[in-house]
Amino acid sequence: MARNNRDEGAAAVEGAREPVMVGGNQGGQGLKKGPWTSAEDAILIEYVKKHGEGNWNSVQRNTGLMRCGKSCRLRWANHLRPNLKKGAFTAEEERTIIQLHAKYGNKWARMASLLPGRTDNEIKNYWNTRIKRRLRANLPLYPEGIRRAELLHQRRHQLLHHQHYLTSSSLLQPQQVLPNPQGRYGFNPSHHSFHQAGFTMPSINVLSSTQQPYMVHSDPNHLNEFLLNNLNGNFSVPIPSPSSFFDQSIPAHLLQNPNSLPVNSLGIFNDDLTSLTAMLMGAPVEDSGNKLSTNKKLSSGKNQSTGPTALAPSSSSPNSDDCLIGAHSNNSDEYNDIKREQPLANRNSGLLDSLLEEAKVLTSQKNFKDEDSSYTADGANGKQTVEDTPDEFCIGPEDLEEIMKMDNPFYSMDEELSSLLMNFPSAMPKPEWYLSGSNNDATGQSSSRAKENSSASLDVCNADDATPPRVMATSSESDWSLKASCWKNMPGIH
DNA sequence: AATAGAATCAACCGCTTGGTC
DNA sequence: CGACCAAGCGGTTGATTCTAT
Repeated sequence: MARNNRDEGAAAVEGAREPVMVGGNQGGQGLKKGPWTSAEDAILIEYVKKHGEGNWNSVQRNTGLMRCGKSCRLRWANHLRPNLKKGAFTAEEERTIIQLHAKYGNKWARMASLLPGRTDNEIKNYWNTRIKRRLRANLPLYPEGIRRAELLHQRRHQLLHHQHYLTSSSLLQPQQVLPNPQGRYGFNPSHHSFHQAGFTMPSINVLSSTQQPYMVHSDPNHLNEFLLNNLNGNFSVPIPSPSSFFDQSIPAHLLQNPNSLPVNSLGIFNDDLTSLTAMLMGAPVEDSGNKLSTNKKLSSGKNQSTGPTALAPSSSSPNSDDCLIGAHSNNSDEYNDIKREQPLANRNSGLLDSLLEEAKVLTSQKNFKDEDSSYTADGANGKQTVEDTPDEFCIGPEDLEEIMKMDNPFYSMDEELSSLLMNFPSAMPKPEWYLSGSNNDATGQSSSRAKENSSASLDVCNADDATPPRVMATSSESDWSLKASCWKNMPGIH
């Protein structure tokens, strides 16, 4: 491996790539740029062992190292700090990266915090290189199940936000939460500026099958309890804007007749929920090329040992993880045109941006009715006709189950807290140089920044006293179709 | 074996954020 | 409140290595 050679042979690097002295400092000496030598590494390591992380600009003053603080911090963070994992990403890590990217976009540092031993730079490089292949191969960024899972999570998140609005926001006037004749407690998005956001802030209607008023609590657990107790297929979450990014997966002709859609309120095709569940539980992901098929046999085919190859369109990669969003095979030319007109490269700037872009594109491409047309709510009398809206999809108990599946630390907990939990000490050996120092130094990195403290202290913990991060796949998930090698099987571009 | 292109990765750069005065 | 500074973050660059021809 190239990187190993480089790591092992700093001297060789020195010869191959001349360090550059740039600018000048107080002493008239320039700061060095370029690859680090092992001697410089030793100096920096020694410094950190003595003084802890942080205060990087003082490294040069105190050690004479001709490196700027930035460079020192980077070198330490990416190469010298203890418990860094070296080598290729495991299949589990790859999957985690994909999941996290679906969740956070290009938030490399955040992703790194959820991948113990990995650096943001590493993850960024990994993603950028692999993702290039996907884009060049005209394949979507995410395995289907992961994206769907993320959309599901986002929906749930939005739902919780709206519960918050319903209960605590002063923006919501009493008359705007009134039971409709069906006993629904409606929220009229037209009364709020953020309904313009369409897909980012979908409105919700909480329906109680018991026709009883129900005070929705903003607490996620309470919400889940509410969902379980009150949803008998009557939970309605209308999607206010047809430009919702979910619609990207919905052929236009089907949108005209939403009742025909095998879709639930989360914008997830019901059949997909099963496969999503299967995916989340570690089962191979069914080829998406058949997702929109009305042929139920195909949907049930996932229970057969039908490999992706059998189901995949001929142009698809034989790799199962190549069954991806956007690969819906469908007879709708209109639909296909839409897909063609959205080059994947345009969706790669970042998750939110890309979604916004998608929404814009879709809005302009589809000649939808006025997006507010489905809402004839009258805040004064509380009447709403959301049940008539074509954008209203109903969620059933089985869908609810999916939501509940999301109710784990990774998906529903406060992100910072879940981050901490997931980073709970993992198994990583300390380098000898680190252990050879004072016993407590390894964990006594007195970072001047609390943020650094939390991650650093977690980083150095031994595995013996902890469970692996939750995001890491269990062995039972090991047969999930995304293998480390799958990226490498991407067709090359010449 | 030679070579070109692709892949990989370390490092840098510019910008943003947060804290302090 | 604004200036300044330290640190962090994400994008980009360029050197090195790998791989296909």
